[in-house]
Amino acid sequence: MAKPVRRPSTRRAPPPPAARREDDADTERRIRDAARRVFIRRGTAGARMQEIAAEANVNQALLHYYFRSKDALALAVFREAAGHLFSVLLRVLASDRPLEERITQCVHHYIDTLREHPYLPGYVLAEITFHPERIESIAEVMRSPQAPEVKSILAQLDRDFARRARAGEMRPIRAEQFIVSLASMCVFPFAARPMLQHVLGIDDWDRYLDARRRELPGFILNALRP
Amino acid sequence: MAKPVRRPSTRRAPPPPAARREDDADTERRIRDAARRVFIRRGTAGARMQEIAAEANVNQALLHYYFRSKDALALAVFREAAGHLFSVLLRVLASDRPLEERITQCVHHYIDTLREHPYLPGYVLAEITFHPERIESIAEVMRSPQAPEVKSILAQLDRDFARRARAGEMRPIRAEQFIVSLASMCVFPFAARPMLQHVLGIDDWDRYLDARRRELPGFILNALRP
DNA sequence: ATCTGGTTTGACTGAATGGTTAAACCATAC
DNA sequence: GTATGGTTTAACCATTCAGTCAAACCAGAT
Repeated sequence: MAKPVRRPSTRRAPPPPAARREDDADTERRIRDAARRVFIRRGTAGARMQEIAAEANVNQALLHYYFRSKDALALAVFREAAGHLFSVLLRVLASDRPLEERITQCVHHYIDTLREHPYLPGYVLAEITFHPERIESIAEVMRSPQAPEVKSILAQLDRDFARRARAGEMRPIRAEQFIVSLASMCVFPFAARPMLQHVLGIDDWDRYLDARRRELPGFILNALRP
Repeated sequence: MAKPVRRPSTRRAPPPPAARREDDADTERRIRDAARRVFIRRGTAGARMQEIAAEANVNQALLHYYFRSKDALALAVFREAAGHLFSVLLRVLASDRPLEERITQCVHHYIDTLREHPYLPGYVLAEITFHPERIESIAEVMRSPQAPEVKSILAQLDRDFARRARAGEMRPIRAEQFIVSLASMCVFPFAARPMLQHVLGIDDWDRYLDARRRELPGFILNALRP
């Protein structure tokens, strides 16, 4: 009836500082990393606890010792991944550089980061689609990076846009529309890569990304002209 | 050793025309439709044959009778879905209307179609990410809608762009970059919807889509100005 | 009425999967 | 050394799942 009490309620009270260290913290990290790789490769539902254990070089029971269940492990990995994906956008957009520079930086940061984690977008989008309830739990992750709260960034950007539009320097546009377009053009190509390559016949993906990185900022800035 | 021969090699030779009809063709379609709904809801790996059978109101063994295996069923569903997602783009882009109109139509068609199938993008992107090998098999689907072969549309568009760029009517851009941007801005928001709504605080998604449908064409056309 | 052959089903199976447990392990504290 | 308590493991378990099979079903042909 009552919860399966096995472990200290929250999970593993911090043992005498001398006790853990290296080995222990290392194990948890190793499991996390292995889980991230496997979840990204197979998807949450397609991943097998055994495969994660093998990839982390530990016994399968250890996964349940550190994380309660597959679902809990999946959630932990998702939070990290989703946070990672969004922090890029927010950190750059919140800076105090001129708009043109922020946009260019945003594109560059996204393409550079995603080049190193090309399957991240596909994984996160799949997770969003099949487990939207997980999103509730990333509020904290969203607040942690020094970014001053999404809402305020958005409002600031909206004011910026409105002011410049009134001054005739810019085409009027809502921040919520612009940000989505910006993120779309940076992130989507990574998630859809195999299909785009196949259908559009893009043989050299690296060159394609180079070109995109070079030309996308100009394209976007041009779209904002009055 | 040899293949499990159970059924007529390819699958069910067309029985005497009188025999099938309605009931039979209907069953296959019913299974397909149920499978599509379940796969889109749970993802390929997360879907259970039993759930599909229940949703189609048939015995689970029938799924294996009509489609050999879960994998084969998943492939059939994916082909349909991916074809559906791409035919929108190609059919409109291949028309002989002026460029401005084609782009506007593209945005409208995409948003209107995806509004009716909001989870399609998430499903297809997940499938692409975790089963890229499935893409090989959609070549035929891609050719069938009267669209005159993707390659030629792309080439045509590239010539168009180049000509107008030389005439100073347009900013030079490669078709392969433009099409990806266009598709990104239309499709991505649907795949990322729950996250976008949550992070950007978009409460009324319908209104948001209305605004996007209205403003995106202008945004894109503006980006193409010289 | 009976036969025929595709269709549909209930019952079953073997393998895989997430999760559990009790014992072994091992660094530190005494 | 020995006791302590967190960590790690091998073995195990109950369940779920894709896939199979033989029998039942049922329309049309004879």
